[in-house]
Amino acid sequence: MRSAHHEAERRLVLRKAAFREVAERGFSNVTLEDIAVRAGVSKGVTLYYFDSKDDLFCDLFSWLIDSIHVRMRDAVGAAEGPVEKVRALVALIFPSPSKNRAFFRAYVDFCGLAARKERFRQVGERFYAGCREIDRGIVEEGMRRGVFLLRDAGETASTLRAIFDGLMLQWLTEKEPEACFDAYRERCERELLHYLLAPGKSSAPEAVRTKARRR
Amino acid sequence: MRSAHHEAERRLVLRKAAFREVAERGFSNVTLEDIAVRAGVSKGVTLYYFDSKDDLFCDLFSWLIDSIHVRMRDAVGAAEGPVEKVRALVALIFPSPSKNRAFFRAYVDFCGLAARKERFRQVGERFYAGCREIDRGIVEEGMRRGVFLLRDAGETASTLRAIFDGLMLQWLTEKEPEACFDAYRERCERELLHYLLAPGKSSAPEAVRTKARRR
DNA sequence: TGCTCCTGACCGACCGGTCAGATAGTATTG
DNA sequence: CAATACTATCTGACCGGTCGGTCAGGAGCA
Repeated sequence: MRSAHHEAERRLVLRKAAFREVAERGFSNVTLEDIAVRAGVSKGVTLYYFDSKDDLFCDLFSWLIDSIHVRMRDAVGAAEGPVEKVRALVALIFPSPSKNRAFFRAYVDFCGLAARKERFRQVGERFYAGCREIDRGIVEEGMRRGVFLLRDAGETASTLRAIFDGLMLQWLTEKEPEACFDAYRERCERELLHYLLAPGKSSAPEAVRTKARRR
Repeated sequence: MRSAHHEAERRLVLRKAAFREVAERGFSNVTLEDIAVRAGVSKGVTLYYFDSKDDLFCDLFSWLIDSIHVRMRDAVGAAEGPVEKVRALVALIFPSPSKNRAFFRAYVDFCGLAARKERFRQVGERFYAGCREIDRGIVEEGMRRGVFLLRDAGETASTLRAIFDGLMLQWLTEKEPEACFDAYRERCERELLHYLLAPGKSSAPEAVRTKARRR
């Protein structure tokens, strides 16, 4: 089946083009033509492989969350111990200013859609379900080992994710996001660990800063 | 000056109409005509009192954040002690499912604009600055009294706000937001206090649930 | 010849913004 | 008091431009 592979390829190219466009302009300001040009094809192709603009973007966001779920699982799986897993998550979610801006601009746009269109809402629900599962895994391990304070794991996972998202919203409105990117990442790590760690078990807050990665 | 008062009145009516429309449809899908109809005037009036659609919405968001700042300050000022102040904040931010949905839909839309247009970004910056100031006041009082764990107050305030926003994003993608609204509010209160309270000083986590208000 | 894939002109709908004029309230004049 | 002039406010038809979606046909291949 040559065509199936070709179709998958085509859709992928369109998704990537759509992602870059939506990150820059926002869903409503992106035209099918913008996407086509960015993908190096003609406008007609966009609606040859997708039923509508909504369809294309629904597919895009679906693909985006799947890929981020996979990357989170990989990063968490590769790290040893709950504290390191949290750090791995932070490192993954804060890769670089430009990638962050692109992703979270698209993300905010997506939230606006999810808050109003059932179809997008379902994708958002899946996103949070996946995150909660990953986050809960970390939280439960931390509790089991006595490193994290013992509490409702699902709720804790939810709050953990809220801190990520909430800090990102704040970062997006900073005057000079590039300048304070590292500060936000380190702060995020510090705050998450402060929130999670059982008192006394201090895995030395300073160690957090020491291990902070350069970019 | 009759006209000055009249103008202020008119602009207010338009703002309110715009708010209800943007909460339902989202910035890009609201037309000036929608706003005019909702306000009970003709389309021309919108651009008689505002220079452009962007101008109208910038004004709307400015007005919105000012009024929320005022209400937060009032609520916090009327409450006794840091824990009660946090609770007052939660009660204010979670008034009812319908108000929440309206406000946070508009809010998410606004974040999308703030992330892309300098003019809106500045309004967002002012919003967070005001929040941080209010939040820090509470945090510092809690620390001074030994109720909250001693840490960087600004950072703590920032995380506190992140938890609000992050949980709201999750709530917006819930299948049945009305059904879990109370659960989210109580959870928000519980998680905030867990995050803030110094260990041992337990203002009894159970007391939090006991005091939860019915709606 | 027939098929898949692709192109871009085209269509109809929509929308922000403009503007010529209607309307109504107030001041001025006789 | 009535007639007139002036002004602030309001109206909605209209314009120019845009965009999602359609489609007739072209290109390349079997």
